[in-house]
Amino acid sequence: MRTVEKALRLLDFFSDKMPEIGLSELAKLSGIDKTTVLRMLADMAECGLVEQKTDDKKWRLGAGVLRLARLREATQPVTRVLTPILERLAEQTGETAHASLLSGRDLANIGVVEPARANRVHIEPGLVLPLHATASGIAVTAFLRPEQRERVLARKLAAVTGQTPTSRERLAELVDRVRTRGYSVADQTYEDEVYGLAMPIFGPDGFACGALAVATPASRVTKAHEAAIIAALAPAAREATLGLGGRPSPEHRITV
Amino acid sequence: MRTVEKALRLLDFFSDKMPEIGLSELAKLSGIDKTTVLRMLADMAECGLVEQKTDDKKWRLGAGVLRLARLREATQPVTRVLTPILERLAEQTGETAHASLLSGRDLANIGVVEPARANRVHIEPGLVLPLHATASGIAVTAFLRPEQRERVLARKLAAVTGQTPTSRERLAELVDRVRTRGYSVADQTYEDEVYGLAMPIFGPDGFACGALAVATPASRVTKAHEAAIIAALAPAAREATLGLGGRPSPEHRITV
DNA sequence: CCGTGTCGGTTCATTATTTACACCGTTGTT
DNA sequence: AACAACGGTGTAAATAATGAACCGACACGG
Repeated sequence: MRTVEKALRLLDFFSDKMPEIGLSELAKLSGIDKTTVLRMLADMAECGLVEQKTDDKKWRLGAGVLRLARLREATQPVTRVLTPILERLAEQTGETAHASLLSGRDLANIGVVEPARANRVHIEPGLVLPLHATASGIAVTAFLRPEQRERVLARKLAAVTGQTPTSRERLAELVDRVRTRGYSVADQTYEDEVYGLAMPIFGPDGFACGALAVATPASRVTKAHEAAIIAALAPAAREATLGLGGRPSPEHRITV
Repeated sequence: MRTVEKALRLLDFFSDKMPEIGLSELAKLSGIDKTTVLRMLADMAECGLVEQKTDDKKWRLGAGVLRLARLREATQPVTRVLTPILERLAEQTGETAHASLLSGRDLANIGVVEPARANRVHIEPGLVLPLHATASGIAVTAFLRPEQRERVLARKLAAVTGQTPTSRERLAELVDRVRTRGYSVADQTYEDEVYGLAMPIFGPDGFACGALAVATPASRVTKAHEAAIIAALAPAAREATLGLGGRPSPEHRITV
């Protein structure tokens, strides 16, 4: 279909686990012909988005992404604003805190701070979080513009774990609950044994543009621990919204 | 010509000075038809590379670039390695220090540290530096693989200032001088009143993959100041090379 | 030493995608 | 009220993307 999007989707195959990919490998992964993949990679390399190692000819993300990120940070310092908030959140809760922003049709993880304890949740940097399968995603969906929310509900929902909501009804139910409670709970919907709590970050238009989340091992969850996390999350999310120049939604009220 | 490259080139119109661009404006800037630009932006937005503001419909870089940058830093921590080196360099020389990496056909500025004095050179974050018109660029060109170097020399060279080398002969002369001296000098070749000194950073293959540079107001340049900067630059560049997992080139010797 | 598989990369005819023109509705200005 | 500029949409023509076959290089195994 659209060539540009197909090319850019290739970038999503690079991950923490697989930072370098060979031509044939990427062609197999994406299901696109080798020739096409090569042309796309060459084009993206020309612009610095990817680069090819000289020794084994494998491809990886290029220096251009660093430049673009710096450029965005220069006028929109989200990482700088979010990092101290995440650090405080991780310290207060003793759990892994992370932030993500709407990016295309999904959520892009753009900051993680892990607490100083042995048993903690690890979150891969630069992960893409599906809107329907994570606490952050559902928190964002709940406070999207109605027509956008509708579009998310209408998607076909892939099951990530056994707990992932896959029907429109189930997801709508979760979203509704978040709208009344003000925070989102994901019990092993994205990864087994991981329990997530999240709250939306609002943009200047009063709709969600991202989320702040705390992830804990499911075994450690108690009523009290959850309440403590929510209590820490609420001011942190508010601070994040204001720090990014957003406007809190009047519809967002936390009820425990 | 190639659609993907054309689309990605649109990203280069975003800068520190112009972080948000409207559709028609971008069409005018790029010389591409409105329809096409819109489709390309939509495709890139789908992947998170750009996003559209809801209020004035202008476009800007998206959260996806932050994700990609994080991903690259996770496996290749160049910013983390380079920042302390730049800070030391800026302090030692009292001048603006910056680092850039090969990115496509040009050099991408990925780190700047300005000294704590009033009269200093300001360098825009995320700037793209032409290989032929900057100290960094010529330093890199001088220690590229011979065939790549040849390709750079064969380009048509745009004049940025009155001092920019525009003929192949002039550029080759500058490059040769850098190969014997080990460092590069750019006297107002990119910006008036700015004097640049640079040294290459080497990749694992022993060829240049970037540069470390110090920029000073031309009015402040003296023999002694220049010597002091070179003396600070040499160990810094070596440290950068090693810190990034590179191998210093045996052909790189500094002669003052 | 010769098959065999895989790799990155190239060629070229076919096809489907991109493209540009005109047009629409809205907004803000004169 | 007329006008211009903006973001965005349809459609027909043309250009650019596509994928099968192919090439040389390399590694492995008999």
